[in-house]
Amino acid sequence: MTRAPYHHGNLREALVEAGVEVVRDGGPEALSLRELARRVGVSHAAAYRHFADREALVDAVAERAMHALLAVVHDRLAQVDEVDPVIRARRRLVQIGVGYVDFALTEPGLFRLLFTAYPEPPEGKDPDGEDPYSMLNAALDELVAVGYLDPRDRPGADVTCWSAVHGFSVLNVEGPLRGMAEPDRDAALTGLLLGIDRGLGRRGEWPALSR
Amino acid sequence: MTRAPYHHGNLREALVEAGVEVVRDGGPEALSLRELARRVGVSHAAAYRHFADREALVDAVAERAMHALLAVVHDRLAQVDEVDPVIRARRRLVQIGVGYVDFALTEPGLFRLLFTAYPEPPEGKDPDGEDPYSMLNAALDELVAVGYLDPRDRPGADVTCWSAVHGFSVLNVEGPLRGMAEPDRDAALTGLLLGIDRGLGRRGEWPALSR
DNA sequence: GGCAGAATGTGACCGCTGTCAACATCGTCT
DNA sequence: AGACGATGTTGACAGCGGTCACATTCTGCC
Repeated sequence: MTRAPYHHGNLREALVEAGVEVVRDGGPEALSLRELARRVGVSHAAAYRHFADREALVDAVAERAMHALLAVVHDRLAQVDEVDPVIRARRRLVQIGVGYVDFALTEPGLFRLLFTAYPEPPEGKDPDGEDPYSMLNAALDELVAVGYLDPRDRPGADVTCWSAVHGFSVLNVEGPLRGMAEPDRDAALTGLLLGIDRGLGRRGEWPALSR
Repeated sequence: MTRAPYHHGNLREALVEAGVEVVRDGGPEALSLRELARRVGVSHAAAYRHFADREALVDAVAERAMHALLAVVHDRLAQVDEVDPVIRARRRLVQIGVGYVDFALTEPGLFRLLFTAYPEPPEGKDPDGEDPYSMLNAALDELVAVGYLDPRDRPGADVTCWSAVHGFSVLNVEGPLRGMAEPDRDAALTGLLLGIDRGLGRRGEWPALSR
């Protein structure tokens, strides 16, 4: 029978996975080097063979969280089967927002970690070329291409959209709006997203989106 | 000559003030019970005569931060001297946003503390009747009263506005958008606020705000 | 096959933190 | 005067991140 070997074999990976688990229920503040080492069944100093410091470990876990967020947004985006190019582009933008908020609400711990990993923000640095911010920008470019968004309004539109959706998420996850009843929250989110959609369109030239 | 007396005399107050100072340059994570006791020149356990635990102290400091935010927003609001009722109402809404973001950028430590004081959010619970959220709601009601905002769009408008402005603040203070050049940031904020203004108005019935 | 050296894990230690309990001092009320 | 409650002190504890010297195991080279 094989007793616990001296060398773990895959410690780095195991630590990060444990980290994801811990952050999931407990949030970023529950992420302790020693706690993870304990879970993995290894001495706390062993972690330092794989991470320079706690921060590095947090970053690694944040990267996982980032990919999870990406997956959710990507999935929502793929569900848009509208054919009319204008409606399609608008729907895609809305779905990015829905996915983003959905991730924040269903994985509050991971979401909070994403924006707590302080020194270097994980957002928008994914070398795979695909990250939420790029997807947002692509969606906005598409809106310009199909003629819905005035090119003069294009600069800054990304920040506006991101701010609104991110703010909504934060306020609902860790802010004063948490504890909001789900129907109210859904209604508020719909209002927010349709408000953005309306705010982006050339003034009054387009019919409202039905949701 | 009076040597340091055994009893401080005003410890609670002194601790909170030191707390504000510490959070100002150092953020919420620099807020340590022992550090504050050291600053005030008192033993580390003395704080427990005035605060149940660290959390209580943080809440007290957060309350100060809340009042500071309030003051900034209030000030901005008072600067609107427009007479045309519609323009005035729209300008007032914009100024709430400007003040909110201004506070976040000039006092990032205090701002972050406000939304880090986890268990009980300080926002919207001020018994003085005046808090940023109430002011926002009043401004929106005014927009309805003057006929700019469709009453059917009123529900949810508060959350939308707050989300956008708060999200912008968070992304710029502790998120991926920090380090943005100031002119770009200003432009983005203007775009955001005018976008909100536009999104709220009955479709295409009103001319754009000049800023 | 065997051995040197690199990788990896351990245990002891440091200073920091929040928290608590026992004790000291002071102001105040009877 | 004396007692009592409020306030501050001292010393302890456990948990944290971080570093060190040391132990163990794996790997590549002869």
